[in-house]
Amino acid sequence: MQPAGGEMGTGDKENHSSEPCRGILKTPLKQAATSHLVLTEIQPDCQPLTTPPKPKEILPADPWTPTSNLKMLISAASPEIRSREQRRELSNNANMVLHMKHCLQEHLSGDEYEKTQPSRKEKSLGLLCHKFLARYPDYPSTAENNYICLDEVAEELNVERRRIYDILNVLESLHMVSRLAKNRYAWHGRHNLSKTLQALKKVGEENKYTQQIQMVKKREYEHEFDVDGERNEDMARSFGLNENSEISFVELPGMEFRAASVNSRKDKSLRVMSQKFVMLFLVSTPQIVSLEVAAKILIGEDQLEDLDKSKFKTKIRRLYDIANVLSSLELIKKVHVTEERGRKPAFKWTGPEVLPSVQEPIPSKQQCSKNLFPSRGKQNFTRHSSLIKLVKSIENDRRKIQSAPTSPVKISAGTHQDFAAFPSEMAQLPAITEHKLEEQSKKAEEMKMNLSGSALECGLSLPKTVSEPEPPCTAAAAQQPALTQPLIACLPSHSSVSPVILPHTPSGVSYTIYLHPSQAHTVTTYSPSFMLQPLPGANVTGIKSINSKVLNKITTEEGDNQIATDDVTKTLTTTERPTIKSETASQQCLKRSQTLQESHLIKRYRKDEENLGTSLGDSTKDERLPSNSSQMTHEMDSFLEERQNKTETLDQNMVSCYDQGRREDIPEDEDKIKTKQDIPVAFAIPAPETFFPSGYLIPLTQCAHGNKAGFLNKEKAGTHSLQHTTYSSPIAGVIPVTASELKAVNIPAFHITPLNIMLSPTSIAAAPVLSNSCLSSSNTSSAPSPSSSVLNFTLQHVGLTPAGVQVPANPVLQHMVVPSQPENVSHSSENLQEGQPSVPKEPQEPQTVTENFFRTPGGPNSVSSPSATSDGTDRISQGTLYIPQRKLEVSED
DNA sequence: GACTCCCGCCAAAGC
DNA sequence: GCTTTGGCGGGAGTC
Repeated sequence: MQPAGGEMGTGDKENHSSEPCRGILKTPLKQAATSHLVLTEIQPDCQPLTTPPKPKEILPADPWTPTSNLKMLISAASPEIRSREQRRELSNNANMVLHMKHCLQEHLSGDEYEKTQPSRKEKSLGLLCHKFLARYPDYPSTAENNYICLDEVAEELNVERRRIYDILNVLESLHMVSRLAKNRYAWHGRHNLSKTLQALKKVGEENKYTQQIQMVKKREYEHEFDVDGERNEDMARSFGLNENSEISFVELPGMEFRAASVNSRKDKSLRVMSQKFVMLFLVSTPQIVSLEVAAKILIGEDQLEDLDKSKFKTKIRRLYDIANVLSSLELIKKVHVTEERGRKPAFKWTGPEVLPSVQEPIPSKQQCSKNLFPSRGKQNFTRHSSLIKLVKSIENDRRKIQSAPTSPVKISAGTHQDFAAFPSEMAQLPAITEHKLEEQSKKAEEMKMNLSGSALECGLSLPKTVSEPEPPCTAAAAQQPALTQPLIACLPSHSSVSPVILPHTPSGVSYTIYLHPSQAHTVTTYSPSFMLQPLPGANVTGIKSINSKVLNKITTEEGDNQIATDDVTKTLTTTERPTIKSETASQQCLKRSQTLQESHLIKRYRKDEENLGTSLGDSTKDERLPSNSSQMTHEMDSFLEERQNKTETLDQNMVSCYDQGRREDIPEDEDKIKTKQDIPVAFAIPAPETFFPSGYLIPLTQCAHGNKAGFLNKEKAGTHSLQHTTYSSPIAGVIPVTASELKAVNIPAFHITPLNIMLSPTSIAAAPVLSNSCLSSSNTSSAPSPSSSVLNFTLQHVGLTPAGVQVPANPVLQHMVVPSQPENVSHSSENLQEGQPSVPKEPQEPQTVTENFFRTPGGPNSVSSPSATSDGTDRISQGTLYIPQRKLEVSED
């Protein structure tokens, strides 16, 4: 047991393998010898030892007193009471245990004592974590003293400090605790958990974890993944694992790590591993991750040369450690996945469903970057050079912000030592931008007043954004990107192209109208494989890096999954690189085109403005949209007529496309699962010479949390005054349109299925004629706006929406289309599921889960989103991967 | 024999 | 130079 070299260790370290009291700490030993006695005095109810119960019988959460029922009732009535009770009981219990143990040591010896020791299982990290968690309330009040003294905890729980570190590291990864100082942590409970999970999910999506999982599984399935083979290296390289190694610890505002030590070894730290592990769950569907896959992915992210068995085993060990803690938190549950190759340990996510949030923005990439380049402390770790540029850019913007009149004084490093709740400079950014927004808001109000009689009549309203917090596309916004997806529009003050943020469907999937003028020029023939890039709003990786060429490849090379994937991943992983570098010719072309459009837009806007006799701020100017609704309506009408035939062809092509990509081994139930799920499609109608900010719709995430998109915007802001980057989103759906279709009209984004073309309520805002209605979204009005009526009429007229389906002009207020045929309307996974009783609910254990990690959707009769879950679009977006279908039997232990 | 994961060595970082 | 932190892997316990 004792390692050969561990005879003495570091002298003062654990050397108790032969001692009876091996659990007693070394460092606090001097206290340990007396502390329990002292505590015993404090706890008079700690009875002298008569019949010492086994420690295993004293579970903190279990009532063991005659009044336990009463206590339970009381605690059920009040979580606070429960927490206090738990802590008190635990404390008493721990003290009792200490005391008993001490007595045992005195009275027993050798084997006798060993027999009284808890079994290995009873000393598990999971159980220890349970005890630990029982000490603290899930939702501590700030008034409470929520400090954790490491020594005390270790002592009271009768474990080595080392084990406490394991727990704390995992809890830290979830921001349930934060380190304050040496030996001192702060307990935050689950207050930050949802935010953290959202952030993790976002980062996981950004880093294409889903794809990595698919790739690993695919390789596994093909028996091509041998632990130490060259293929692994190739594989890892092929999907950019190395690039993704730059994923660092995901922080929350105000929760940044204070100690440099935290950053020093973080690349392999349990924290980061834990976060990555959680990410895997959050991006997976089903949310079951096998240890093997997780380990391989995590190894892949470290160093390719580490892909050996020992590393693998070590990783597995660590994953067990993490999993034990996560299990104690009831975030995951151990299961076994049985497939052809045998029964494999896996874990199933049992934590809260993590949906894209509409709450405050949570920085992701910036937070990571910040962590990579802490403002203080040693930076004795190296990172990819591309990140250096990226972070420099961030720092530049940060400086700009801080030098702004409204910028807060930079917090000194010392202040960062304070309690985690103290706002960091990052955390203050919302306040900065909020201030700016207030000004914009006033202007917007003013403008709205002025426009109320005309613009609204024309179906125009101002983007909702104006009155909302932080448009992340500003420089400040880029500093404070949101992982969440607030219902705000991105209003880059520098851009006349309003990147309208669409409200999200409950599934959290937002869509981008993907307008790529360069593509419009170059893609003159319809390519079915080019048509669909489902756009999970959360997934913003590669926004700035992927180009049309890659997009094309992604979708056209379905026949060659590997190649396509390689390209995708390689490209996607370049998102860490500076934007400018990753700009493609097509993007530059787009920029020019866009600038031209914007120029037109501004001119046109100013003309309108003059007519209206209003004076608007720059920022709001740019948000304006043409008010010539009649012209637009006409144009739209004609366009839609023209488009109708096209759409029919499109549907057929889509079916064909998916059928092409489909392979054998698809389970019978697949169609059940997949049917009636609409494929979210961002529908792009290039309008090269229009005055409209055509379809540059940025999914909220891209804009709001300002990941790559935010950076890109920010970066481009310096050189390009009028633009944004949505067009370059790799996940934006693209339906190429020929030049003949280049109308001065925008078409809203659609959800398109082979059988139905669904008009996403969220995408209605994509239509410029409607997008301004966002502005008034705060003023709830259920009456359909004129634009809505026009659109509904038009769409129904051309058969794009079923009769009776009302498309709200204000997507924020009217999330849902009111369908007369609910099954045809794709809003969210939940709704889909509701409308699909045939979709099997998660079966009881043991369960058989179709491992539909990714499959080319659709079958002979079904071409639809493969997912009934919120991340279903993810899988579509990763549609270049094809995993042969397998049946997995998932059994929970 | 495989799986699980405790245990503690020992090095890095902090003080 | 001591202490704290935590990566790491041996190997014990369990299935």
